[in-house]
Amino acid sequence: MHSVSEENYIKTIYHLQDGDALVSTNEIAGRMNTKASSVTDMLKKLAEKQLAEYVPYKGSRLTSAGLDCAMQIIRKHRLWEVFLVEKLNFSWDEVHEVAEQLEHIQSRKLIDQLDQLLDHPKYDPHGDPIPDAQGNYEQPKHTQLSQLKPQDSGVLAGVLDTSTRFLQYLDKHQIELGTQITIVDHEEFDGSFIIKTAQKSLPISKTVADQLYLKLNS
Amino acid sequence: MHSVSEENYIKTIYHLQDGDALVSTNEIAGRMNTKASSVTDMLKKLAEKQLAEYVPYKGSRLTSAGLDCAMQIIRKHRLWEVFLVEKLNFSWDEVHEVAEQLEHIQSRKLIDQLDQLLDHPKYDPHGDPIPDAQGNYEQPKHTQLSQLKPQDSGVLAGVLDTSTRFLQYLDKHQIELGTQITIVDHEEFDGSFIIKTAQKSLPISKTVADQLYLKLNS
DNA sequence: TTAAATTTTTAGACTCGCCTAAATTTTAAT
DNA sequence: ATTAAAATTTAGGCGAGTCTAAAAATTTAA
Ligand SMILES: [Mn+2]
Ligand SMILES: [Mn+2]
Ligand SMILES: [Mn+2]
Ligand SMILES: [Mn+2]
Repeated sequence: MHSVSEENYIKTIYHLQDGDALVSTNEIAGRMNTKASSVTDMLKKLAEKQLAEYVPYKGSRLTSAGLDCAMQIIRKHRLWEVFLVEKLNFSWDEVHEVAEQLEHIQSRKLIDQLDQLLDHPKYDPHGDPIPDAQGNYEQPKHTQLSQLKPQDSGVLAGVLDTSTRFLQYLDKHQIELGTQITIVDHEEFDGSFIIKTAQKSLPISKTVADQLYLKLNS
Repeated sequence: MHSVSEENYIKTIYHLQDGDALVSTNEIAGRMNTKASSVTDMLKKLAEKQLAEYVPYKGSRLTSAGLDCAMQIIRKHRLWEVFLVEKLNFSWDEVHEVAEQLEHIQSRKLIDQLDQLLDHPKYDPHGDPIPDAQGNYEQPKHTQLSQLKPQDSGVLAGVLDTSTRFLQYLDKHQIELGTQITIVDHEEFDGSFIIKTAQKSLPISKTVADQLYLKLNS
Protein backbone atom coordinates (compact mmCIF):
# COMPACT_ATOMS: atom_id res chain seq x y z
CA MET A 1 0.00 0.00 0.00
CA HIS A 2 2.12 2.88 1.26
CA SER A 3 5.85 2.77 1.86
CA VAL A 4 7.34 2.96 5.34
CA SER A 5 8.65 6.38 4.48
CA GLU A 6 5.27 7.65 3.34
CA GLU A 7 3.71 6.31 6.53
CA ASN A 8 6.26 8.08 8.69
CA TYR A 9 5.60 11.38 6.94
CA ILE A 10 1.85 10.95 7.27
CA LYS A 11 2.16 10.27 10.96
CA THR A 12 4.41 13.27 11.46
CA ILE A 13 2.07 15.61 9.63
CA TYR A 14 -0.79 14.30 11.73
CA HIS A 15 1.06 15.01 14.95
CA LEU A 16 2.06 18.50 13.87
CA GLN A 17 -1.33 19.38 12.51
CA ASP A 18 -3.47 21.62 14.68
CA GLY A 19 -7.00 22.22 13.45
CA ASP A 20 -6.99 22.99 9.75
CA ALA A 21 -3.83 25.08 9.76
CA LEU A 22 -1.13 24.10 7.28
CA VAL A 23 1.98 22.37 8.60
CA SER A 24 5.20 23.98 7.42
CA THR A 25 7.89 22.12 5.55
CA ASN A 26 10.50 23.05 8.13
CA GLU A 27 8.44 21.73 11.00
CA ILE A 28 8.22 18.36 9.32
CA ALA A 29 11.91 18.34 8.50
CA GLY A 30 12.78 19.26 12.08
CA ARG A 31 10.63 16.53 13.56
CA MET A 32 11.87 13.86 11.17
CA ASN A 33 15.57 14.73 11.13
CA THR A 34 15.57 15.20 7.39
CA LYS A 35 16.18 18.16 5.14
CA ALA A 36 13.49 20.52 3.94
CA SER A 37 14.18 19.57 0.34
CA SER A 38 13.43 15.93 1.11
CA VAL A 39 10.18 16.98 2.71
CA THR A 40 9.19 18.97 -0.36
CA ASP A 41 9.75 15.89 -2.51
CA MET A 42 7.58 13.74 -0.29
CA LEU A 43 4.83 16.35 0.02
CA LYS A 44 4.52 16.35 -3.74
CA LYS A 45 4.19 12.61 -3.73
CA LEU A 46 1.62 12.59 -0.92
CA ALA A 47 -0.36 15.26 -2.76
CA GLU A 48 -0.12 13.17 -5.93
CA LYS A 49 -1.53 10.22 -4.00
CA GLN A 50 -4.31 12.38 -2.55
CA LEU A 51 -3.08 11.78 0.97
CA ALA A 52 -2.20 15.42 1.67
CA GLU A 53 -2.94 18.85 0.31
CA TYR A 54 0.19 20.75 -0.57
CA VAL A 55 0.35 24.49 -1.13
CA PRO A 56 3.85 25.44 -2.29
CA TYR A 57 5.60 27.83 0.08
CA LYS A 58 2.63 27.61 2.45
CA GLY A 59 2.59 24.11 3.84
CA SER A 60 0.52 20.93 3.86
CA ARG A 61 -2.29 19.19 5.63
CA LEU A 62 -3.69 15.67 5.45
CA THR A 63 -6.71 14.92 3.32
CA SER A 64 -9.38 12.71 4.84
CA ALA A 65 -7.72 9.71 3.20
CA GLY A 66 -4.44 10.77 4.76
CA LEU A 67 -6.13 11.18 8.10
CA ASP A 68 -7.60 7.68 7.90
CA CYS A 69 -4.17 6.35 7.12
CA ALA A 70 -2.63 8.26 10.03
CA MET A 71 -5.19 6.87 12.45
CA GLN A 72 -4.46 3.30 11.41
CA ILE A 73 -0.74 3.78 11.90
CA ILE A 74 -1.27 5.41 15.27
CA ARG A 75 -3.65 2.64 16.29
CA LYS A 76 -1.02 0.07 15.43
CA HIS A 77 1.77 2.02 17.14
CA ARG A 78 -0.15 2.35 20.38
CA LEU A 79 -1.48 -1.20 20.43
CA TRP A 80 2.04 -2.54 19.95
CA GLU A 81 3.21 -0.30 22.80
CA VAL A 82 0.59 -1.80 25.07
CA PHE A 83 1.61 -5.28 23.95
CA LEU A 84 5.26 -4.62 24.70
CA VAL A 85 4.49 -3.34 28.19
CA GLU A 86 1.71 -5.76 29.12
CA LYS A 87 3.02 -8.95 27.58
CA LEU A 88 6.73 -8.53 27.06
CA ASN A 89 7.82 -6.68 30.19
CA PHE A 90 9.04 -3.57 28.44
CA SER A 91 9.03 -0.36 30.45
CA TRP A 92 7.23 2.69 29.08
CA ASP A 93 10.50 4.32 28.08
CA GLU A 94 11.63 1.35 25.97
CA VAL A 95 8.64 0.85 23.73
CA HIS A 96 8.83 3.72 21.31
CA GLU A 97 11.70 2.62 19.10
CA VAL A 98 10.31 -0.88 18.58
CA ALA A 99 6.75 0.35 18.04
CA GLU A 100 8.16 2.68 15.42
CA GLN A 101 9.08 -0.44 13.44
CA LEU A 102 6.08 -2.60 14.30
CA GLU A 103 3.57 0.08 13.27
CA HIS A 104 4.46 -0.61 9.63
CA ILE A 105 3.60 -4.30 9.60
CA GLN A 106 0.73 -4.86 7.17
CA SER A 107 -1.95 -7.28 8.33
CA ARG A 108 -5.48 -6.45 9.26
CA LYS A 109 -5.98 -9.70 11.11
CA LEU A 110 -2.80 -9.20 13.09
CA ILE A 111 -3.89 -5.90 14.52
CA ASP A 112 -7.49 -6.97 15.17
CA GLN A 113 -6.31 -10.02 17.06
CA LEU A 114 -3.70 -8.05 18.94
CA ASP A 115 -6.43 -5.65 20.03
CA GLN A 116 -8.42 -8.62 21.28
CA LEU A 117 -5.47 -10.26 23.05
CA LEU A 118 -4.92 -6.99 24.92
CA ASP A 119 -8.61 -6.67 25.76
CA HIS A 120 -9.27 -3.63 23.60
CA PRO A 121 -7.18 -1.16 25.57
CA LYS A 122 -8.30 2.47 25.47
CA TYR A 123 -4.94 4.05 26.24
CA ASP A 124 -1.30 3.35 25.49
CA PRO A 125 1.46 3.26 28.14
CA HIS A 126 1.85 7.03 27.88
CA GLY A 127 -1.84 7.75 28.37
CA ASP A 128 -2.50 8.44 24.68
CA PRO A 129 -5.86 7.21 23.37
CA ILE A 130 -5.95 4.25 20.99
CA PRO A 131 -8.21 4.70 17.94
CA ASP A 132 -10.64 1.86 17.25
CA ALA A 133 -10.67 -0.11 14.00
CA GLN A 134 -12.66 2.69 12.36
CA GLY A 135 -10.08 5.25 13.42
CA ASN A 136 -12.29 6.89 16.02
CA TYR A 137 -11.17 7.82 19.51
CA GLU A 138 -12.05 10.37 22.12
CA GLN A 139 -9.35 12.71 23.27
CA PRO A 140 -9.64 12.59 27.05
CA LYS A 141 -9.82 16.11 28.44
CA HIS A 142 -7.09 16.01 31.01
CA THR A 143 -5.61 19.04 32.70
CA GLN A 144 -2.03 20.12 32.34
CA LEU A 145 -0.46 20.08 35.79
CA SER A 146 0.99 23.53 35.16
CA GLN A 147 -2.57 24.91 35.02
CA LEU A 148 -3.39 23.80 38.56
CA LYS A 149 -3.45 25.65 41.88
CA PRO A 150 -2.29 24.51 45.31
CA GLN A 151 -4.70 21.97 46.89
CA ASP A 152 -5.76 20.69 43.45
CA SER A 153 -5.16 16.98 42.97
CA GLY A 154 -5.62 14.18 40.50
CA VAL A 155 -4.04 11.08 39.06
CA LEU A 156 -1.41 11.16 36.35
CA ALA A 157 -3.25 10.21 33.15
CA GLY A 158 -0.84 11.19 30.40
CA VAL A 159 2.57 12.58 29.52
CA LEU A 160 3.27 14.88 26.60
CA ASP A 161 6.98 14.16 26.29
CA THR A 162 7.55 10.44 25.77
CA SER A 163 11.32 10.57 25.46
CA THR A 164 13.37 8.01 27.33
CA ARG A 165 15.07 10.81 29.25
CA PHE A 166 11.86 12.28 30.59
CA LEU A 167 10.19 8.95 31.36
CA GLN A 168 13.23 7.77 33.27
CA TYR A 169 13.18 11.02 35.24
CA LEU A 170 9.61 10.19 36.26
CA ASP A 171 10.58 6.60 37.09
CA LYS A 172 13.38 7.88 39.30
CA HIS A 173 10.83 9.84 41.30
CA GLN A 174 8.35 6.97 41.39
CA ILE A 175 5.83 8.75 39.25
CA GLU A 176 3.84 6.67 36.78
CA LEU A 177 0.42 6.65 35.12
CA GLY A 178 -2.16 6.34 37.89
CA THR A 179 0.00 8.01 40.54
CA GLN A 180 -2.07 10.27 42.79
CA ILE A 181 -0.62 13.78 42.77
CA THR A 182 -1.48 16.82 44.87
CA ILE A 183 -0.24 20.35 44.22
CA VAL A 184 1.45 21.67 47.35
CA ASP A 185 2.88 24.95 46.17
CA HIS A 186 3.41 27.04 43.07
CA GLU A 187 6.25 29.52 42.66
CA GLU A 188 5.12 32.45 40.55
CA PHE A 189 8.58 33.69 39.59
CA ASP A 190 9.75 30.57 37.70
CA GLY A 191 6.50 28.67 37.33
CA SER A 192 7.84 25.71 39.31
CA PHE A 193 5.67 23.54 41.57
CA ILE A 194 5.99 21.42 44.63
CA ILE A 195 3.89 18.31 44.30
CA LYS A 196 3.13 15.46 46.67
CA THR A 197 2.56 11.78 45.93
CA ALA A 198 1.89 8.90 48.32
CA GLN A 199 5.65 8.38 48.44
CA LYS A 200 7.05 11.87 48.75
CA SER A 201 7.09 15.59 48.08
CA LEU A 202 8.92 16.75 44.99
CA PRO A 203 9.78 20.11 43.45
CA ILE A 204 9.32 20.14 39.67
CA SER A 205 10.17 22.77 37.09
CA LYS A 206 7.59 24.43 34.87
CA THR A 207 9.08 22.43 31.99
CA VAL A 208 8.16 19.19 33.74
CA ALA A 209 4.78 20.49 34.90
CA ASP A 210 3.90 21.26 31.28
CA GLN A 211 4.43 17.62 30.34
CA LEU A 212 2.12 16.10 32.93
CA TYR A 213 -1.62 15.67 32.40
CA LEU A 214 -3.88 14.84 35.31
CA LYS A 215 -7.36 13.47 35.63
CA LEU A 216 -8.73 15.71 38.38
CA ASN A 217 -10.23 14.13 41.47
CA SER A 218 -14.07 14.17 41.39
CA MET B 1 22.54 -3.65 10.62
CA HIS B 2 21.48 -5.41 7.41
CA SER B 3 18.73 -4.29 5.08
CA VAL B 4 15.49 -6.21 4.72
CA SER B 5 16.57 -7.19 1.24
CA GLU B 6 19.92 -8.50 2.41
CA GLU B 7 18.20 -10.50 5.11
CA ASN B 8 15.80 -12.06 2.64
CA TYR B 9 18.65 -13.12 0.38
CA ILE B 10 20.59 -14.57 3.30
CA LYS B 11 17.59 -16.58 4.41
CA THR B 12 16.98 -17.86 0.90
CA ILE B 13 20.58 -18.95 0.44
CA TYR B 14 20.40 -20.73 3.77
CA HIS B 15 17.33 -22.66 2.75
CA LEU B 16 18.75 -23.64 -0.63
CA GLN B 17 22.12 -24.58 0.77
CA ASP B 18 22.80 -28.27 1.15
CA GLY B 19 26.05 -29.19 2.83
CA ASP B 20 28.89 -27.09 1.47
CA ALA B 21 27.71 -27.10 -2.14
CA LEU B 22 27.38 -23.75 -3.86
CA VAL B 23 23.89 -22.38 -4.47
CA SER B 24 23.30 -21.25 -8.04
CA THR B 25 22.23 -17.78 -9.00
CA ASN B 26 19.18 -19.07 -10.82
CA GLU B 27 17.98 -21.10 -7.84
CA ILE B 28 18.02 -17.97 -5.71
CA ALA B 29 16.28 -15.92 -8.39
CA GLY B 30 13.63 -18.59 -8.80
CA ARG B 31 12.91 -18.83 -5.10
CA MET B 32 12.78 -15.07 -4.64
CA ASN B 33 10.82 -14.10 -7.73
CA THR B 34 13.53 -11.79 -8.94
CA LYS B 35 15.86 -11.79 -11.93
CA ALA B 36 19.25 -13.47 -12.02
CA SER B 37 20.93 -10.13 -12.65
CA SER B 38 19.52 -8.75 -9.42
CA VAL B 39 20.83 -11.79 -7.59
CA THR B 40 24.31 -11.29 -9.01
CA ASP B 41 24.30 -7.70 -7.74
CA MET B 42 23.28 -8.79 -4.26
CA LEU B 43 25.76 -11.67 -4.13
CA LYS B 44 28.54 -9.20 -4.77
CA LYS B 45 27.33 -7.07 -1.94
CA LEU B 46 26.98 -10.01 0.46
CA ALA B 47 30.48 -11.15 -0.47
CA GLU B 48 31.73 -7.62 0.10
CA LYS B 49 30.17 -7.70 3.56
CA GLN B 50 31.68 -11.13 4.25
CA LEU B 51 28.28 -12.70 4.63
CA ALA B 52 28.63 -15.03 1.64
CA GLU B 53 31.32 -16.47 -0.55
CA TYR B 54 30.70 -15.77 -4.19
CA VAL B 55 32.40 -17.59 -7.06
CA PRO B 56 31.37 -15.99 -10.36
CA TYR B 57 29.54 -18.38 -12.67
CA LYS B 58 29.69 -21.07 -9.98
CA GLY B 59 27.43 -19.89 -7.18
CA SER B 60 27.51 -18.81 -3.55
CA ARG B 61 27.40 -20.10 -0.01
CA LEU B 62 27.04 -18.38 3.36
CA THR B 63 30.09 -17.66 5.46
CA SER B 64 29.87 -18.41 9.15
CA ALA B 65 28.84 -14.79 9.75
CA GLY B 66 26.13 -15.22 7.13
CA LEU B 67 25.03 -18.43 8.77
CA ASP B 68 24.75 -16.74 12.16
CA CYS B 69 22.66 -14.04 10.57
CA ALA B 70 20.43 -16.60 8.87
CA MET B 71 19.82 -18.43 12.12
CA GLN B 72 18.74 -15.26 13.87
CA ILE B 73 16.27 -14.42 11.11
CA ILE B 74 14.89 -17.94 11.11
CA ARG B 75 14.62 -17.88 14.89
CA LYS B 76 12.60 -14.69 14.67
CA HIS B 77 10.45 -15.98 11.81
CA ARG B 78 9.53 -19.17 13.62
CA LEU B 79 8.95 -17.56 17.01
CA TRP B 80 6.61 -15.05 15.42
CA GLU B 81 4.79 -17.91 13.71
CA VAL B 82 4.25 -19.60 17.05
CA PHE B 83 3.06 -16.32 18.51
CA LEU B 84 0.55 -15.81 15.72
CA VAL B 85 -0.88 -19.31 16.15
CA GLU B 86 -0.74 -19.57 19.94
CA LYS B 87 -1.72 -16.05 20.91
CA LEU B 88 -3.49 -14.50 17.96
CA ASN B 89 -5.60 -17.38 16.64
CA PHE B 90 -3.93 -17.57 13.26
CA SER B 91 -4.09 -20.91 11.49
CA TRP B 92 -0.87 -22.52 10.28
CA ASP B 93 -1.56 -21.54 6.69
CA GLU B 94 -1.95 -17.83 7.51
CA VAL B 95 1.24 -17.14 9.40
CA HIS B 96 3.89 -17.13 6.74
CA GLU B 97 3.21 -13.81 5.05
CA VAL B 98 3.07 -11.89 8.30
CA ALA B 99 6.12 -13.64 9.78
CA GLU B 100 7.95 -12.68 6.60
CA GLN B 101 7.53 -9.07 7.69
CA LEU B 102 7.96 -9.52 11.43
CA GLU B 103 11.25 -11.42 11.06
CA HIS B 104 12.94 -8.13 10.12
CA ILE B 105 12.05 -6.20 13.26
CA GLN B 106 15.26 -5.30 15.06
CA SER B 107 15.18 -5.66 18.83
CA ARG B 108 17.06 -8.17 20.87
CA LYS B 109 14.84 -7.66 23.88
CA LEU B 110 11.70 -8.11 21.80
CA ILE B 111 12.68 -11.54 20.60
CA ASP B 112 14.03 -12.74 23.94
CA GLN B 113 10.83 -11.72 25.67
CA LEU B 114 8.70 -13.22 22.94
CA ASP B 115 10.56 -16.49 23.40
CA GLN B 116 9.80 -16.32 27.10
CA LEU B 117 6.13 -15.42 26.60
CA LEU B 118 5.75 -18.48 24.39
CA ASP B 119 7.59 -20.70 26.88
CA HIS B 120 10.64 -21.31 24.71
CA PRO B 121 8.96 -23.35 22.03
CA LYS B 122 11.13 -25.92 20.25
CA TYR B 123 9.11 -26.12 17.04
CA ASP B 124 7.11 -23.75 14.88
CA PRO B 125 3.56 -24.46 13.63
CA HIS B 126 4.95 -26.43 10.68
CA GLY B 127 7.18 -28.63 12.81
CA ASP B 128 10.37 -26.76 11.98
CA PRO B 129 12.86 -26.42 14.84
CA ILE B 130 13.42 -22.99 16.42
CA PRO B 131 17.09 -22.04 16.94
CA ASP B 132 17.97 -20.79 20.41
CA ALA B 133 19.46 -17.35 21.05
CA GLN B 134 22.89 -18.69 20.11
CA GLY B 135 21.57 -20.00 16.81
CA ASN B 136 21.76 -23.67 17.78
CA TYR B 137 19.05 -26.18 17.15
CA GLU B 138 18.76 -29.88 16.58
CA GLN B 139 17.21 -31.04 13.35
CA PRO B 140 14.75 -33.69 14.48
CA LYS B 141 15.27 -36.88 12.47
CA HIS B 142 11.79 -37.52 11.27
CA THR B 143 10.88 -39.94 8.52
CA GLN B 144 9.35 -38.94 5.23
CA LEU B 145 5.98 -40.68 4.94
CA SER B 146 6.86 -41.77 1.42
CA GLN B 147 9.69 -43.90 2.86
CA LEU B 148 7.35 -46.00 4.97
CA LYS B 149 5.82 -49.44 4.47
CA PRO B 150 2.30 -50.68 5.22
CA GLN B 151 1.74 -51.19 8.96
CA ASP B 152 4.22 -48.43 9.83
CA SER B 153 2.76 -45.62 11.89
CA GLY B 154 3.66 -42.38 13.63
CA VAL B 155 2.48 -38.88 14.38
CA LEU B 156 2.75 -36.04 11.92
CA ALA B 157 5.71 -33.98 13.13
CA GLY B 158 6.49 -31.72 10.21
CA VAL B 159 5.54 -30.62 6.72
CA LEU B 160 7.99 -29.72 3.97
CA ASP B 161 5.65 -27.59 1.88
CA THR B 162 4.22 -24.76 3.95
CA SER B 163 2.17 -23.17 1.21
CA THR B 164 -1.37 -22.10 1.99
CA ARG B 165 -2.65 -24.44 -0.67
CA PHE B 166 -1.04 -27.53 0.81
CA LEU B 167 -1.82 -26.71 4.42
CA GLN B 168 -5.45 -26.12 3.59
CA TYR B 169 -5.52 -29.48 1.81
CA LEU B 170 -4.36 -31.08 5.05
CA ASP B 171 -6.90 -29.11 7.06
CA LYS B 172 -9.64 -30.32 4.77
CA HIS B 173 -8.71 -33.89 5.59
CA GLN B 174 -8.34 -33.17 9.30
CA ILE B 175 -4.62 -33.76 9.31
CA GLU B 176 -2.51 -31.57 11.56
CA LEU B 177 0.71 -31.73 13.54
CA GLY B 178 0.29 -34.46 16.13
CA THR B 179 -2.21 -36.46 14.08
CA GLN B 180 -1.61 -40.20 14.43
CA ILE B 181 -1.13 -41.75 10.98
CA THR B 182 -0.87 -45.40 9.92
CA ILE B 183 0.17 -46.58 6.48
CA VAL B 184 -2.50 -48.89 5.11
CA ASP B 185 -1.31 -49.50 1.60
CA HIS B 186 1.29 -48.43 -0.92
CA GLU B 187 0.79 -48.51 -4.68
CA GLU B 188 4.06 -49.28 -6.39
CA PHE B 189 3.09 -48.01 -9.83
CA ASP B 190 2.45 -44.37 -8.89
CA GLY B 191 3.97 -44.21 -5.44
CA SER B 192 0.65 -43.28 -3.84
CA PHE B 193 -0.43 -44.36 -0.36
CA ILE B 194 -3.52 -45.07 1.57
CA ILE B 195 -3.21 -43.78 5.11
CA LYS B 196 -5.45 -43.99 8.13
CA THR B 197 -6.04 -41.47 10.91
CA ALA B 198 -8.37 -41.68 13.90
CA GLN B 199 -10.97 -39.96 11.71
CA LYS B 200 -10.70 -41.76 8.42
CA SER B 201 -8.83 -43.51 5.66
CA LEU B 202 -7.40 -41.39 2.89
CA PRO B 203 -5.56 -41.99 -0.37
CA ILE B 204 -2.68 -39.58 -0.91
CA SER B 205 -0.42 -39.05 -3.88
CA LYS B 206 3.34 -39.52 -3.77
CA THR B 207 3.63 -35.74 -4.03
CA VAL B 208 1.73 -35.35 -0.78
CA ALA B 209 3.53 -38.26 0.89
CA ASP B 210 6.85 -36.57 0.16
CA GLN B 211 5.77 -33.48 2.10
CA LEU B 212 4.83 -35.28 5.32
CA TYR B 213 7.32 -36.12 8.06
CA LEU B 214 6.39 -38.53 10.81
CA LYS B 215 7.80 -39.27 14.21
CA LEU B 216 7.62 -43.04 14.22
CA ASN B 217 5.79 -44.83 17.00
CA SER B 218 7.96 -46.46 19.71
C1' DT C 1 35.05 -31.86 -30.30
C1' DT C 2 32.32 -28.62 -32.00
C1' DA C 3 27.91 -26.38 -31.93
C1' DA C 4 23.76 -25.27 -29.57
C1' DA C 5 21.40 -24.35 -25.38
C1' DT C 6 21.57 -22.70 -20.86
C1' DT C 7 23.31 -20.03 -17.18
C1' DT C 8 25.39 -16.07 -15.53
C1' DT C 9 27.29 -11.57 -15.74
C1' DT C 10 27.64 -6.89 -17.52
C1' DA C 11 25.84 -2.57 -19.20
C1' DG C 12 22.64 0.73 -18.86
C1' DA C 13 18.42 2.48 -17.06
C1' DC C 14 14.72 3.25 -13.74
C1' DT C 15 12.32 4.42 -9.05
C1' DC C 16 12.65 5.69 -4.33
C1' DG C 17 14.31 8.34 -0.77
C1' DC C 18 17.70 11.14 0.50
C1' DC C 19 21.35 14.96 0.14
C1' DT C 20 23.88 19.72 -1.08
C1' DA C 21 23.98 23.94 -3.31
C1' DA C 22 21.73 27.43 -5.68
C1' DA C 23 17.57 29.93 -6.90
C1' DT C 24 13.23 31.64 -5.51
C1' DT C 25 9.59 33.18 -2.55
C1' DT C 26 7.91 34.84 1.72
C1' DT C 27 8.44 37.33 6.00
C1' DA C 28 10.51 40.57 9.06
C1' DA C 29 13.13 44.65 9.88
C1' DT C 30 14.76 48.98 8.82
C1' DA D 1 9.05 50.79 0.44
C1' DT D 2 13.40 48.63 0.47
C1' DT D 3 16.30 45.50 2.15
C1' DA D 4 17.84 41.74 4.90
C1' DA D 5 16.73 37.32 6.78
C1' DA D 6 14.38 33.10 6.77
C1' DA D 7 11.80 29.53 4.61
C1' DT D 8 11.03 26.85 0.70
C1' DT D 9 11.70 24.95 -3.73
C1' DT D 10 14.50 23.55 -7.71
C1' DA D 11 18.40 21.40 -9.84
C1' DG D 12 21.47 17.94 -9.87
C1' DG D 13 23.44 13.94 -7.82
C1' DC D 14 23.99 9.54 -4.98
C1' DG D 15 23.10 4.69 -3.16
C1' DA D 16 20.01 0.80 -2.82
C1' DG D 17 17.50 -2.38 -5.25
C1' DT D 18 15.43 -3.72 -9.24
C1' DC D 19 14.78 -4.49 -14.36
C1' DT D 20 15.80 -5.48 -19.66
C1' DA D 21 18.85 -6.47 -23.23
C1' DA D 22 23.23 -7.83 -24.69
C1' DA D 23 27.62 -10.17 -23.89
C1' DA D 24 30.24 -13.84 -21.95
C1' DA D 25 30.97 -18.23 -19.74
C1' DT D 26 29.49 -22.80 -18.85
C1' DT D 27 27.08 -26.93 -19.76
C1' DT D 28 24.86 -30.18 -22.84
C1' DA D 29 24.12 -32.44 -27.01
C1' DA D 30 25.21 -33.68 -31.52
MN1 LIG E 1 7.72 4.35 12.01
MN1 LIG F 1 2.89 6.11 23.14
MN1 LIG G 1 11.19 -11.51 5.01
MN1 LIG H 1 7.21 -22.17 9.55
